[in-house]
Amino acid sequence: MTAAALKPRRTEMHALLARTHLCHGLPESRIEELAAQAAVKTLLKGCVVYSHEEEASWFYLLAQGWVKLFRETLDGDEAVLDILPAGHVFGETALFGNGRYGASAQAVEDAVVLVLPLTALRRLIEEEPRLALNMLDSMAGFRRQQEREIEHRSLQNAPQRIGCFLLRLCDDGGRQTVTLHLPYDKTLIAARLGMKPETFSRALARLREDTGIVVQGATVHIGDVRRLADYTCGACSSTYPCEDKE
Amino acid sequence: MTAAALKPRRTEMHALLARTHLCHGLPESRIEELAAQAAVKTLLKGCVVYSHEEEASWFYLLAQGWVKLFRETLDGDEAVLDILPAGHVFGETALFGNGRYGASAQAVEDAVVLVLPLTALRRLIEEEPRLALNMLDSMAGFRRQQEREIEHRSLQNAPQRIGCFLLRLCDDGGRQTVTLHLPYDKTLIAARLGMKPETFSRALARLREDTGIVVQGATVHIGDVRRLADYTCGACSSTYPCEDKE
DNA sequence: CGAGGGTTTGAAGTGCATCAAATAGTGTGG
DNA sequence: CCACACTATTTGATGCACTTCAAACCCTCG
Repeated sequence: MTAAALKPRRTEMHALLARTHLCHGLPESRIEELAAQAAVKTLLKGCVVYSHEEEASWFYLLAQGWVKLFRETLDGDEAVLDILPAGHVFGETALFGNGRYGASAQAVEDAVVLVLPLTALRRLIEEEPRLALNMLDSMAGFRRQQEREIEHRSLQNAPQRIGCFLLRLCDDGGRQTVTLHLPYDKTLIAARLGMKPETFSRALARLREDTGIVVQGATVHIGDVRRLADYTCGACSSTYPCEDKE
Repeated sequence: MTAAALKPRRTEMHALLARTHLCHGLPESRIEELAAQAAVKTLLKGCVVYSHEEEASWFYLLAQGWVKLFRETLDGDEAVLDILPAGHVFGETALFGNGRYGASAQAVEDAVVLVLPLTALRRLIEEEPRLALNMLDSMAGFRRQQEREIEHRSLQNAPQRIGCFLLRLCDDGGRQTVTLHLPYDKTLIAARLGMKPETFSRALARLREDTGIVVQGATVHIGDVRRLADYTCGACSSTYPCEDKE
């Protein structure tokens, strides 16, 4: 499934690492040290990076593409926990607890990742207090995001969940009007929001009627962001613009 | 709402702190240091410890009783994130991110807490690497638990969620037969599981029929743990006995 | 052009919520 | 120890939201 590793280019990897929250404020030499142990891997669409409960040895930095985090039940259902954009570090949580991955990770389209040994991370945490703080900070961020996630799945209905998803996509200025592209399949968005594709389709139609947004394939034009926010955020504890996501 | 602070007894507080995961492996002197800054507070049932988005100055160790973590929407709905038993530390996550609490906390019955300054925790984290590691460890545990929570709310139906809740209550030996007491109100359990009291009642009745458990008020007798697990855990990614909760 | 996946639409079913009312349980004051 | 007030829990009837199953449509790509 996994394509051959490309010849790593040290400076590129260094640059990627330096941009992560994890490495923020770390001495160059430390980042260099990590980069030296990194391998670049190209993942084809559908490729499973690791599986839930698998013994963990590596963690990853997503350089390109999208990766889905999910869990599968015995019955064969699947719960999508999150879909990560480029720049995200994942799998690092396995360093704690029982040393196994807490979910499965799969490329939802062709992707490029940096593969890094967890042992290197462990050493760095112990030697570089700054890194431990960074990690605490990002873990806290994850925790907040998950709290939001639980709230959303409990209290928002399908059209609101979609609206919320759209609003998070236009998180830039305070513009009245935004045109954006859905980042991936509608089917995948549906899964990300915990609903079936059919429900997504109908809920989006509903949202169109109720908030005046215009949908053309993967292009969404929001004429009145405020109106969408009013419709959406009533069932949520935070109002638009919501706190920045991790 | 809050009852008067009791005269703090240093040794008791020390003992409570020492038992937490947070302080595990910490030098006695450090624990002593924390204990010196702690205050004991009695909370009456219903008392709000802190509110979501409130500027955070304190974190807490629950010595007695139960505390509910929740978020409220503009519409007045509430999502219960968790209900903490005695021994738990809470509010400490506010040390990271924007310095505000990520949820509201409320005593669901009369409770006793240790109140501790977040500044003390911050200093300790910076000076005592072991504490940073403990915190990372417990944060990672929370993250896992929340992942499970998201999965449960997405994939389990009402009777299964209740079954899962019961199974987590009898997590001791591998006994065939268990009799247990519900730790708090059925209404509260319902909220904790993301359902209405009426639904809880009906779902419990359903569970009784389907798995042969016997319910007498707050007493639940599980004749065949295996049978309950079979019924419940099909819609979950982990089978009984599930991983220990944080 | 045709195959195949993504998306939409329709019809019917299921599960949980809601509203309303009955019942059980608990603590209080007499 | 009883009656009352109040809350927790159960039960019934009904509605809405999401799912399921099925089929049509649409779009892209070989």
